[in-house]
Amino acid sequence: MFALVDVNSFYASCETIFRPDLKGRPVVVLSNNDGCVVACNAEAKRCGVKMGGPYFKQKDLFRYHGVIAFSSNYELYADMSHRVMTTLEEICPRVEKYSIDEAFCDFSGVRHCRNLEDLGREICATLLLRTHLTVGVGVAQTKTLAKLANHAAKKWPQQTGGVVDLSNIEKQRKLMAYFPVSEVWGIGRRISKKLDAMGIKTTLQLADTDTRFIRKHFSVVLERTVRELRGESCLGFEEFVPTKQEIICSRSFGERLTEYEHMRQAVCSYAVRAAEKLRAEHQYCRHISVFVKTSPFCVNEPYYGNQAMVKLLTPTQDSRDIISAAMRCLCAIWRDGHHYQKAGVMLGDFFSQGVAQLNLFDENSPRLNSEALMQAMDGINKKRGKGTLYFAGQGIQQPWQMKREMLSPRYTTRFSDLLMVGSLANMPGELHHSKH
DNA sequence: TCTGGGGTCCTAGGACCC
DNA sequence: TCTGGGGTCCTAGGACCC
Repeated sequence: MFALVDVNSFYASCETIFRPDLKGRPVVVLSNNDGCVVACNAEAKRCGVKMGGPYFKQKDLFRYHGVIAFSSNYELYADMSHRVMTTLEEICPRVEKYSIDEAFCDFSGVRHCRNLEDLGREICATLLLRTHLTVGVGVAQTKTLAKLANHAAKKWPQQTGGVVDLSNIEKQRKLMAYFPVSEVWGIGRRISKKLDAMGIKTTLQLADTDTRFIRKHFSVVLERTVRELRGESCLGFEEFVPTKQEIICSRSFGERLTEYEHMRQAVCSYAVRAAEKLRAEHQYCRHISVFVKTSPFCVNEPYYGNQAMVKLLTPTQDSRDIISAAMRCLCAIWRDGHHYQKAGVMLGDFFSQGVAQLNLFDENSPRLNSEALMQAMDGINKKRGKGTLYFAGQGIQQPWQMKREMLSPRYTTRFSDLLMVGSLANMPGELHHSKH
């Protein structure tokens, strides 16, 4: 038995917790560069704010309804997420963090000692008390059904109190007959369209479709979804985070780039960040690739996007190797005359520490004391703050940096920002136990 | 003027092997 | 003139998730 716990409008809620003056007002959170709306509270949804829609297209609507917009404040959301997850771990023996605001809890065996719905309500109440966040809880025999139950809990918060136990088969079929296939976890735009054309419209119809038919016309992924909807668990509990297979660092620029020097700085910075993430995972990589692209929305200019990859003979974790490989890639794909909108660095083909085999023909023998140097760099940047020590290639002015014009203070993670808040009385009780 | 970032998994097709 | 069968590995692209 699985329970899916999901925070309601997570980013927007994180912002409003610390601003009691915003109670009852529509609030949204924007993506990087203040590009798209990525979260909105219930009030904002009622105003007709379009999730995922670009901010600039909705500015008039925002002005009309008095919608408050925030830039993404990832330090704050990560810290609040941590509080939610640790609270869940206190209540449930096994927790799988699925995303920043969601977790699967292992509810198997619970039914022998207590009511599933009661435990769900206890989770809601405890999280509200500790973090001032409201959550939805969905319980069922499989992850996909638990997701569906959670979906129902959010759709009817009044009637359900935010908790839906979907372990009963009749109840499952009733709910599945109501939801269209597009609402099912794992079914996106393309597949729901194709299913619709085949006459499979409700989730119940999908659950009753022959798996051989699904396998023939789709993939094993959808077959698993169908089986899960029938109560056959195909997606197991993943308590321990698997090691990453690739690392990406990419960003849109605050303004379009035309100068090679600026692009070099940006790509160099992304390479450095990607290398830091790689070392945090205790991995070495052999593939380094870079992509650049112009805006796909610009109608006056031809679109240009390209990608290049370098394969090292010997895996590395050294920022210097990764920067130099990234620069070689960039050199191969840069074309003068474009207005670049975005670039990124990708790392892949990972090896664990000590596993990597040196290559007989590699002319670049491993750098002396590379690990120690990287450790020292990471240590200084951790202790003194990000960017204390950086590579000259990253540039100093960094005119390509992204826009974050409506950023809230880092209420829970920065002492200087805490002082800016002024009144600590505004903070929910449990938050006083912040590490600072 | 202004359209996010970071991942995973699967499949098809090509290159190559014996 | 006739040109198999069975397999692996890699990559690009598509689909999905939050």
